[in-house]
Amino acid sequence: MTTATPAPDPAQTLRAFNRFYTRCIGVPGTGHKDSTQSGVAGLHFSFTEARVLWEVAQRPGMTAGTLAQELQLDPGYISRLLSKLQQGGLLRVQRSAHDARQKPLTLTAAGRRAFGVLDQRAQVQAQALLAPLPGTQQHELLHAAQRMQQLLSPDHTAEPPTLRGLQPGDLGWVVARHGALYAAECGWDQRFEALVARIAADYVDQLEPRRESAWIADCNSHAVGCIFLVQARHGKTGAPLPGVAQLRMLLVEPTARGQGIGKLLVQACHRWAAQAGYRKIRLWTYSLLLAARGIYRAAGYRLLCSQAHHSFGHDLVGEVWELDLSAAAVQPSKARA
Amino acid sequence: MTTATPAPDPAQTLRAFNRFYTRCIGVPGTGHKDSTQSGVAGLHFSFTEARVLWEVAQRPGMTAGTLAQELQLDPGYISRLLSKLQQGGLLRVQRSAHDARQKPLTLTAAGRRAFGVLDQRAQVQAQALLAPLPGTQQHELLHAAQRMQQLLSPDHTAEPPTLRGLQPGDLGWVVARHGALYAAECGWDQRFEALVARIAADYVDQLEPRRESAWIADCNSHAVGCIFLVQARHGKTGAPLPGVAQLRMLLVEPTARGQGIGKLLVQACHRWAAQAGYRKIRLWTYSLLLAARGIYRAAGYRLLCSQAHHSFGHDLVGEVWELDLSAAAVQPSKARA
DNA sequence: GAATATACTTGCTTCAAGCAAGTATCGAGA
DNA sequence: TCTCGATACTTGCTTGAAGCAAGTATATTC
Repeated sequence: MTTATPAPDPAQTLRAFNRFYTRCIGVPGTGHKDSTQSGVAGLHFSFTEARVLWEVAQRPGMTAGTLAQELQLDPGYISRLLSKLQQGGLLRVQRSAHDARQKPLTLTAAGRRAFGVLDQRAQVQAQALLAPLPGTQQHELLHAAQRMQQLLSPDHTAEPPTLRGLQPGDLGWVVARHGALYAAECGWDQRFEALVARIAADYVDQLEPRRESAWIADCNSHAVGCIFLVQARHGKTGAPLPGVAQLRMLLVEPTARGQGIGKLLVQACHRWAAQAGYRKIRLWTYSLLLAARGIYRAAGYRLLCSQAHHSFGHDLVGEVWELDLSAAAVQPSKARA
Repeated sequence: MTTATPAPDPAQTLRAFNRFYTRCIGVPGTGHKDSTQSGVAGLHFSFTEARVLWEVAQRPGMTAGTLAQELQLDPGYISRLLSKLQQGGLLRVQRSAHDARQKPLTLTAAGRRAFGVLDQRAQVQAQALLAPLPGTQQHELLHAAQRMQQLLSPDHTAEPPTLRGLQPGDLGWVVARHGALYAAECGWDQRFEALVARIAADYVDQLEPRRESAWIADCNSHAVGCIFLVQARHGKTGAPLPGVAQLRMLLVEPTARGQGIGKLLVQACHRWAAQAGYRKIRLWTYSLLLAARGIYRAAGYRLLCSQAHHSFGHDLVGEVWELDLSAAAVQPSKARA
């Protein structure tokens, strides 16, 4: 039942891409008898020789053993390959000072030149792939490639998020992600997205830059979270409540959760709010948003009051939380207790 | 001088991705002595044999020649390979009826089974790549892959865009793209993005589904454009103007321009507006948006009036255009004249 | 100081894959 | 119809990439 939809198998999709892409970049073993003849000195390299040159160029001082391991080739074969390159005058083989068994490898000037030619050729090939695309699409392509690389890197969670101010498109991003996520996670309808859009519009139109600000959390120049800090206003009259700030639109992408990004955003707000002279921070949330609640509670907020609502097609319980900034400053580690 | 900027060379970035990705998927010739032994009957295939099986499985009835061409291999080698597979009972070699030189190839049942095993293995490998990622990131990965594939396909402009209604996140997308594009193209500031957010919010909150609607243009399930059709209202009072509709927030992504998507969106509006009983359609635009102007003029709109403004940090000339729907229906090809 | 492990080398072998010279068949012209 | 060139595949020979295994020199350990 769950997988009976006509949606294509993800693995199939990926394999289709793999086939397509290997064709695109002309991976050897997928056609292309690349005799890789270097115009320089009539030398010609096999694909593996070129890889060896590449590796040594990247990490001079490499030893034969690591090379074999890196390229997953037989040490004997590597040995022969290296002596051939050495005889060709491309490679310098020294004797390691502290272990005479090892022989660190470096390229000679001729080797670097040969590598340069190969590198140049690869460069041209990559450019040929990009060239037919207009600039914006080139960027899209690179962006997609980098995203794939990032996702497939085993340590892609380790990259530290950074905070920045609003840039063009961010306001809409905030609206879009609120709309999409709360629709997916809570089933809230379009009216919620519209509400966020209105809050975002109000933020800009009523902005008092010295008392109000917003932050986007970026991971690899990709937005993954946001928070807004505005002056709290009276519910009916809209009159500012002096000394009281309001947190709004805290959001962290599901893919980026569990990295403390929410906490980071809230803390940035607190620091800024304290500097801007606020005494208290208030916020409005819903009882079912447990993750947000955890962040607020850990940051020292206390529940002021709650109220049942019917909004966005659901019965909800709205909550007002408040933080006393002076108290929080005195006891920053209270949450741990 | 020209490349002295610290910005990374696009081709370099792409090459880094290529190296990374070929490692990921374990392309042969990049390591991996895949002896590819099939558990079935102890047979083991070389990589090329597997490719041959794959090709024949994909296109039964293929001949040796096309195979050699497809895989870029020597016909002689292919010939030997095929007879080996035939002797292994995996391949059936017939004689073409109309040309006795050609020998169409098909897999035997055993061949299909062997192919199935190989296929299964590739499938498992692709799944292994996806498995460590949580669901949302899997989608991101596939999305990025498909985008790359689409961009690199030589005919990627040919895919027809489709229109659909609003889904969660679309409202924000409309805001974000307006904000980002007009900032980039015209230098308009945040207030424009806020204005769009407010219009979007108003659209939802005042929505009369029988008289108002919105469309998103999709290309490969990727939004590339939008348009909103609402009831026209009196500037000051906000009272509806009976029989008059208003086009709002027409946008086409720069990467998708020149494919008639704007025209498609406007036409969809016109059809829908006619059915909804509108007599006229009005819209508000700026004189410097030449592309939009072209679309409107071609669709039969006429400039009603224009007015100088200072908005979003720039001096602008706002324009009101109007289309008489009944006239347009009679003379749909008027724009050509 | 002997035994074992490491880092590389060398001899032998396999097999993927190309080249070139066949053989069978087809199509076009005398 | 027969011939000649082209096409589709086959076969013989060769190259070269790359593995296995045995060997040598150096390091490390007991």
